[in-house]
Amino acid sequence: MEFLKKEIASKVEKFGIKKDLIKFEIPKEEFGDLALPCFQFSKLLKKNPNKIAKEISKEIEEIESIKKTEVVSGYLNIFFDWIKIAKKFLPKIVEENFGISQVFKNKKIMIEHTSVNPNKALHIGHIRNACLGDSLARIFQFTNDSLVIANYIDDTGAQVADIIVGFEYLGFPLKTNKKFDAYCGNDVYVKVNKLYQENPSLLEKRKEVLKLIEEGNNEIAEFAKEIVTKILLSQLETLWRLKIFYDVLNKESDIIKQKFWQIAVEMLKSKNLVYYDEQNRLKLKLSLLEEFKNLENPDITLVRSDGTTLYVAKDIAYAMWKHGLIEKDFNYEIFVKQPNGKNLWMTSEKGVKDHPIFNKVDISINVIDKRQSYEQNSVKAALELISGKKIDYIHYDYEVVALSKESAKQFGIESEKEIVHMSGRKGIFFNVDDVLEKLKEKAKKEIRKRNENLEEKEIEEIAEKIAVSCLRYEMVKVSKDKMIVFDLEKALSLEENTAAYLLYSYVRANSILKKAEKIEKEFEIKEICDHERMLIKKVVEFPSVFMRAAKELKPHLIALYLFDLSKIFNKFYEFCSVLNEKDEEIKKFRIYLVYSFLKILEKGFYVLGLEKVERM
RNA sequence: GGGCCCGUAGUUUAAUCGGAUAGAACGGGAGCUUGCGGAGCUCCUGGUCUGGGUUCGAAUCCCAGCGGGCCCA
Repeated sequence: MEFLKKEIASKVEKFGIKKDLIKFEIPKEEFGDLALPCFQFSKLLKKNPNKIAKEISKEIEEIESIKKTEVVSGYLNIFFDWIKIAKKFLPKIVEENFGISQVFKNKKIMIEHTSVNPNKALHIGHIRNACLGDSLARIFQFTNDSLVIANYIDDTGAQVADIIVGFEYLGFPLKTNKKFDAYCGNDVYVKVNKLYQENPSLLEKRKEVLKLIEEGNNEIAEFAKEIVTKILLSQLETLWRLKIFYDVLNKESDIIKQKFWQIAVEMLKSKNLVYYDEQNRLKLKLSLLEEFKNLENPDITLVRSDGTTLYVAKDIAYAMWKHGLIEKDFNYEIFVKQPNGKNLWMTSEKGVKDHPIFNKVDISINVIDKRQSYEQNSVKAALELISGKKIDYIHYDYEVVALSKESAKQFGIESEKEIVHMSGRKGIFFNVDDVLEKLKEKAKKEIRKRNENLEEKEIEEIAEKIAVSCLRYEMVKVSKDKMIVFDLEKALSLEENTAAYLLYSYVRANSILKKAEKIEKEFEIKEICDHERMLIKKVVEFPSVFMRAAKELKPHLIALYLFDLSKIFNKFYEFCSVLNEKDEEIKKFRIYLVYSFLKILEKGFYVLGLEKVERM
């Protein structure tokens, strides 16, 4: 109800109160629809808050959509006229972009997420990253901001080398019945790591392979490229299943080939921002910055004494590319066409002439888990040192997903602690595909119970949608700063505060609308009940919740909103009959209310990547 | 040794960046169907880690401690 807030605020300003002092709250039901605490004003105007509230209330009551006001212990409580609001705003709220505007005006954003090593299948930890990143991406698609969605592929790392060692030297067959990423990650990678422990001399092999991959132009490098591509496609299959898509895949091998790091280090040297310490390590002078000054070891190592560069060094060079701080660009080619119809580009050695400009962004949102805060802070600081200005390099840090100790038992881990961290190397993780399949089986059972004459194919489709929606919802419904302790048993629940609950209310609403002869936006009603009022109130709240989620990068606010909204709808459904209502005007109104609920739910579903179903 | 994050019912969590009686879900207990789909609805149960400070007012901000997680050296 932003427009109403603005109107009220302008009336309050007449009293000589500055805009930023006027902060509204949404109070509890019985206190009204909007509240204005007047304590702050009392200092300014040297009057008691109640008196001020009284004076303001007289002004405000003249506004059309306001029914009445009350002054209670320093608060001005405002009650809206919900019938007027419903008539006026329900038809607007269903429009595509009502109340939605760009968040970063005239700025280009890059969101980078997922970034899983291409040597294994995605597990539930990776998917938190992808779901958060994709929800953010969808939010900015919805606001029509200028957006590039990237996924970073570390195709030259030790984890890839491990797989190659397995295939080349340890006799693992290339052929498998399993999904290729799962085969490589669950079988080859885990076993190779076990063999390293039994026979440490194998680590020499890995070193060799790693070197060959970095150098390129040899058989091993070519073979690695092939395997990486195969795994990548296999991973993308899972991501696409979850309706997660990208614009461009940036490969580490191309960062190396384009010599981004060499360019970056020259810049750093010329600006006198690096030095060699007594152990001959190249260090970045973060101590020049206020926020690093007082740390124990503020300067961060970029190159070890043996000449190998650290990850953070590559990250800095890569981030410089993102923000257009180095001139050079990658070459690109189209990797594959995605199921959403959009091309997925990929950095490459040669590339094609015509490609979109992916970099030179004003804001980069880098979805990377919290453990990397130190490096990410250093990257941001480095960018600011080099450019001499503030850079909107955002480390979108989120807490990891761990396993409950019960779930960890499946992997033979007996822990005294409540949580067990996942480990790709040790094989302690749940693959996303496996979890989805389990969810799907559960959903299928439930669907069969309720729909006797539904064809198996249809059941399959619906169950897939439920599984995908449930997983995505689980990953974004809690604040990113809280660790998710994953428990397989609990995750398979399909009851309240899961996506199934949201889908169910969608089905109910949809079913009403299918049976209604027509949906009209004109209606004449004299009164509404509490359930109707609460539903109107929640429905029209969508734009402000959405915009807040967008500005604060908090997709979980949308998840919570959708849950609340559905809950209110289910209550309305319980107490207010729509199709059986005798009064024609009330019936028309209720049908339209259900319709606007459905439209808002659809918007929310889109933004969180949840799939709607007609039956379940 | 230095730094970061988290701490809210038995469990998982919310709280519009300092506001009114801390809101949900799960679990536990009791109910609701001649009704648009019961994956639903109603009622009951129970909570801000501890101790100080800041102020009209603190889960929220500051200080100290405790517990959990992580990172750097």
